[in-house]
Amino acid sequence: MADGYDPQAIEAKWQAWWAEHGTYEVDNDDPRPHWYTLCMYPYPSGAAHMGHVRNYTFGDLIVRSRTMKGYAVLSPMGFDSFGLPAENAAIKTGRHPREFTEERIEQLSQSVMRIGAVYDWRRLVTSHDPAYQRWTQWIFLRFLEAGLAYRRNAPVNWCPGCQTVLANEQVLADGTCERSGDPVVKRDLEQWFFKITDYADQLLDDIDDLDWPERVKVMQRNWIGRSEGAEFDLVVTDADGVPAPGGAQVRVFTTRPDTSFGMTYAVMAAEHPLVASIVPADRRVEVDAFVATARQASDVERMSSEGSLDKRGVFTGVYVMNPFTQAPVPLYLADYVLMGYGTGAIMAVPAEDQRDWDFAQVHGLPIVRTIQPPDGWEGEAWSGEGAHINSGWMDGMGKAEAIASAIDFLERDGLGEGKVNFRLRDWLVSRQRFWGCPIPIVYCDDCGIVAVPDDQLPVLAPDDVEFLPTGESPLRRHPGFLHTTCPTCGGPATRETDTMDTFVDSSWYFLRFADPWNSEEPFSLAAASGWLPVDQYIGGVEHAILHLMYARFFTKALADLGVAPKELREPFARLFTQGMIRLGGDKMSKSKGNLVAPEEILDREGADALRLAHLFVGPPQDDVDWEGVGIEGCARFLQRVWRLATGEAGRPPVERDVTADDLEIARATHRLIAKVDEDLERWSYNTTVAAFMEFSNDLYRYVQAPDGPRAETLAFALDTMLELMAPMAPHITAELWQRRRGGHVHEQPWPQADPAMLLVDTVTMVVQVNGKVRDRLEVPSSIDAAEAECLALGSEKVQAHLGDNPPRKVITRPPSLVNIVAG
RNA sequence: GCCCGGGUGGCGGAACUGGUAGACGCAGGGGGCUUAAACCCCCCAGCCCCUGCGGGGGCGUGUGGGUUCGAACCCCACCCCGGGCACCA
Repeated sequence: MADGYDPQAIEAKWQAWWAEHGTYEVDNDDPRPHWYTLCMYPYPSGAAHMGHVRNYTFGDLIVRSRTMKGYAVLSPMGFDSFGLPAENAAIKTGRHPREFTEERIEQLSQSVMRIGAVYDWRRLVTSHDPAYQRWTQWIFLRFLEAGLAYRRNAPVNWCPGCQTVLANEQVLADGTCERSGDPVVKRDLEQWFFKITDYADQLLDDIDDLDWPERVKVMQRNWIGRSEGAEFDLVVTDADGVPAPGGAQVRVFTTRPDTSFGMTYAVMAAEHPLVASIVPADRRVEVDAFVATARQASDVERMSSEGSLDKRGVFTGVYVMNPFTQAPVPLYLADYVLMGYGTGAIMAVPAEDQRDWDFAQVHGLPIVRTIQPPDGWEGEAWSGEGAHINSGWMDGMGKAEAIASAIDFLERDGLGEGKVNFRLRDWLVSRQRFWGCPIPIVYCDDCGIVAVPDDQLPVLAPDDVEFLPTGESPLRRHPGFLHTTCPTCGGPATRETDTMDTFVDSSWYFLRFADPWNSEEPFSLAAASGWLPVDQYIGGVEHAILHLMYARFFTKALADLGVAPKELREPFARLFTQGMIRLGGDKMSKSKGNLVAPEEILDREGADALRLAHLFVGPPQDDVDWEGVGIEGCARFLQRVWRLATGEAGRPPVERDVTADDLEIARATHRLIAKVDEDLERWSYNTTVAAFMEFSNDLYRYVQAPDGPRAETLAFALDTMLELMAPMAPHITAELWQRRRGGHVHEQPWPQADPAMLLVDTVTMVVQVNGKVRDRLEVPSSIDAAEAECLALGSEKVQAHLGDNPPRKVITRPPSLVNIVAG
């Protein structure tokens, strides 16, 4: 008697075999067509959780199936190993973050191997590896040379909880820190920025050609937030329109220059630099008071009033000339105008902008419609289409024509010009943290900002530092690190003590994977050209904006700098974003304490069953609730496969000529090949697993039939099923293949369906009367319309339903359907 | 508020381009195996009604309309759930 299915034994055996034989190691000069599959490299958080399992199950399936289809598949693994949790742990325990991190890398590596996912481990990349830091810093210096990295004093988002600066992206809509939940405050600091805005247009335009989920593309477009309009100067005047001494002007941005005749006031942000110089003495006290409140108001307060904004503001005491009407209008400060967008000042057109309308109501300002609202419009501001009124020469024009005409006017008179604005801001990369890649810069009293020379890279953080919850990086308190000599003049200098945002590390790791051994450059052009762009990138939808945007920016910038291949405009040709794991409706997470540990299932049902369960539970892009996961059903299914393939189920195979039943099994086998091929291509893994289950159910009936199975037919069916299942359930299929055939199932060529075997002789034809199914007839699949109609009308059930009503019309769709329309 | 998704049995889901709604699995029911239980094997199974027990009929994909010979699928309005953005001029 054959021994039973023992997942623990065979999974350990095959995982060891793949590791020892370097089965999924691939060289850059591999002659097979190249294919690069990548799962977003994980933050090393310890043993894998269900989200990891799901991610790597999808990735591994692609690696293995692409390999069987004849590709050289690059499947690397790495770790996003810098970051706050390790440093916070260090502050708590005093353990060095490296020790903490490397322990967790080991744990996560082990659990990834335990689910049977295979990688070219030789190419391992970790962010904190000095070799990797060296090239991250090298890239920073190239950006600096190219003007893509710059330093400026800027109001930054400061999180009191994390004691560090946050990027705009890390501040939630309610003004709190995405990590600690503390309210974020504004502080002025010297910070390093990357000039991602230089690429705003390209980042926007190139989205169109990406094979990415539409929702991710939409999110990226919205984040970039391109808007077209005009920018122009307003001359500061007194109430009578007499220009102020000094000739001050306020520049405003608008997307609706066509409505300028309706500008009845203008607004500047409280932080606007002109506030200091243009406000007359008699308005100073009130204006200063307003500015003080506005500055102190944290984002939390500003956001807290939500829909019903109170439109706080103050009159500056001066006016600006509306160049369209040649009339002075009052200039206000208001907190609904942001210094960070456009010019920090707007022309206000209350009739066509609801926010301006609200403000005008509160402050008793006039409202002049310049667009005729549609008949019956009873709302307030009308921002839609309509003919222009009260607009001088633009009267009667439509929106597009009037915009062009208004810009024309501004440009002709030298007042302003057409202008495109973006919501996207430059990327603040400085972090006051220890556990990150140091910024390779030295400050010299004589030479100023000096780049650390390439041959002195990497700048590494010292190990002997104290981890304290202060506002400063431990690097700043380490004299040996802080004090250095200027590389240019040799005089005394201090190092930059900030480190880079960890998103910098993750913005180019996928390039390093192509050439991780390179010690002369981050990666060679040839290696990058050979593998990039990533053919299939897989990860969580939570990275839809930041990581993907930054990685796209890096790729474009590196290509333009000649570091990456010139033609490499995008890093990830195809992107797949998987759904989240929930438990009973809640997001599954450590903080909620509702984790289902993969280990328990690996110990009990095994990795193949767990992988299959993840694939079977539903569409990969959807969120899954672990309560709906049928691990038992998948384990049971694998048991059945085991018994079928080892001959434990049913009667022994016999030699005989092909019977009708044998032929049907052979056809079902070919249909399975076609179905699996199609489903894998469209990421429909749940239906693929269903097809395997259905097929094994057919085989079970087949081997139990009184005549027994035909040996050749059964062998073909089983071997084919093992080959097709090999990417999804790699261990059991490897073991069964070795027992049945010897050798390795994952080295077999991918099965091909015989088109002739996909044809069927007869099909079930549905007969409807008035659209309701009344009969089902077995008909030859070659039946024509006339025969189908004839058969359908001959059906007794149809006759019964027709009664005395003669058919008025017959719709035929041979061979599947006939619909009889009766009176 | 704006922009995306989505709503199908007790549950997860299937139905690919408008053509048999509910594949496959979980949970459930019946039978077999067993001294017994578990495992395993076979069968049933959307809801409601009728039945002479062969079967027959009606209803049914969030709600209400529409287009069509025919709608889970297309159109309009609405309700609910999830996600993104949010005083961006």
